[in-house]
Amino acid sequence: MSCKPPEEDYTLIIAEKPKAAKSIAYAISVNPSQCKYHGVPYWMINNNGRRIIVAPVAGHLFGLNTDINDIPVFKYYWAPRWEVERKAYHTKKFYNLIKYLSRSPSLVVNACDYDVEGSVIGYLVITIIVGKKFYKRMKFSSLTPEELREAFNNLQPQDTNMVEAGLCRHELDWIYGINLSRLLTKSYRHVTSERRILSVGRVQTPTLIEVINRYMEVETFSKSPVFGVYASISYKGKTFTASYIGNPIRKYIDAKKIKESIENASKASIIDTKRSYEEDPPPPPYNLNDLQEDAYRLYKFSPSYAQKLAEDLYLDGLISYPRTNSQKLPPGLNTRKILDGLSEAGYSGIVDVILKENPNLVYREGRKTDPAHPAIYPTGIKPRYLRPDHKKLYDLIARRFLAVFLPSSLYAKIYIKWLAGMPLESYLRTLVKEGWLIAYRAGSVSEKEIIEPKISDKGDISKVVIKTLYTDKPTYHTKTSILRWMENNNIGTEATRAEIIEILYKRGY
DNA sequence: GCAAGGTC
Repeated sequence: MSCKPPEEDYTLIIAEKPKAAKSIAYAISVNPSQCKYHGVPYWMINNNGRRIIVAPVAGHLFGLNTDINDIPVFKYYWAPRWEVERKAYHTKKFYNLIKYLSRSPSLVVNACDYDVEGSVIGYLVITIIVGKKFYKRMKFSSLTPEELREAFNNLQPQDTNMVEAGLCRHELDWIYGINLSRLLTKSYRHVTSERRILSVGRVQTPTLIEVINRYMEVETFSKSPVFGVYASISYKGKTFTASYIGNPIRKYIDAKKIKESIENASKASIIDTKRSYEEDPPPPPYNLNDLQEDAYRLYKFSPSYAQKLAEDLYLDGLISYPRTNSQKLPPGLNTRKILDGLSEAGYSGIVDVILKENPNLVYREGRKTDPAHPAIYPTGIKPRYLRPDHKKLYDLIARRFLAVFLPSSLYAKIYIKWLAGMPLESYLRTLVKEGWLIAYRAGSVSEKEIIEPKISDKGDISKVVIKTLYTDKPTYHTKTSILRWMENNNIGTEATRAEIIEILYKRGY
């Protein structure tokens, strides 16, 4: 089939990104032809004589712009981003592709993600570049062939309300942000004679306020000490830390009396003991936030750096789309094929255990969802060469994916109540079955040998100490804790949070 | 250049 767009009478489907365009093309046709225009792929389909073109954009091709340099500014217009934004030159080839394919479609379909931003992205492209006022909307929430086919066979009317909501969001954020940023920058310069860009925005400013509030809390925190008495007790060749049952103690003098009374007892006898078991199910598949948290905790990668690494892995085809809030794998995912791939990529030991213990490949999912994308998972393609940091992140994603197929880990919890002049207690948590921990460990686990204490057995008291405890001091925010706060408070979106935190740093606040 | 939001 020729890659040249027909002269007339064809359907033009606009997708939000190349990957989505490809999925749509393959869902509605068994043999779409892939074409290229200045490096950008698009797909031509002949459906019983009906010609269809599926073409991608790359997110927003248009942005709000103004020619006024002063404040206030209320005159603005939509401009192609490649013309006005230095960092957006790559959008030009997508702009030109749509222009090239817009000769005379008889039907235009907005097949961007079915959310407010997708509605705006498609609306601007169709009304400005294609030059059509009327179009249809494809409604789908995942890129599975069945759902895309269903969506294509049931095209929805124009999504006017979502478009209006989106345009309104863009304009309000712009008017508020640009005007107040300019005002603040000007005022600062007026007062200090210093040229420095300051900014204000719907997302960044509340976030900054939270950071400052926390800072003030930490700085003005006054500690009030309380005391705890602890004894080291040896029993069956092990040393237990036992805590006085009445901890914390308000007065030092009382703590001292309790300490002496324990020291005067020659032995500690066991007066009660309990054992219980606790199952710990595997963690859910990664969403971006959970991945950023682990990457920070384990490798001290900042959220934006971890996101960049993940985006590189995605572009290399090694992992699924990372900008997601979902903790659910896509239905119909070929998990067996991915596990086989991971087996080739150095995880064969873990994969073998999974295939043996869980042949039906039942997996755990989390609660969080995302309308546009599933959780992050490895594609099963074997990485050729990865730089050290990319490798670390890939390893995390691969292991977390493997973990969801493994059984819960099991802990024995042992409680011992001692009497040594005063009542004391010890808690022990011991790993007895590794389960998913063979694949993925994001923290340390105690693997002490399990013991069986007996009532009226005695232990030797080796050391008694008084520790000064303080009521919990709040801690300063870190990039990760700000990110978590933003997510919990529904501020910003998956794709932009890390970047907005970087803006706060860049401004030097 | 200043926002927030998509995606390469």
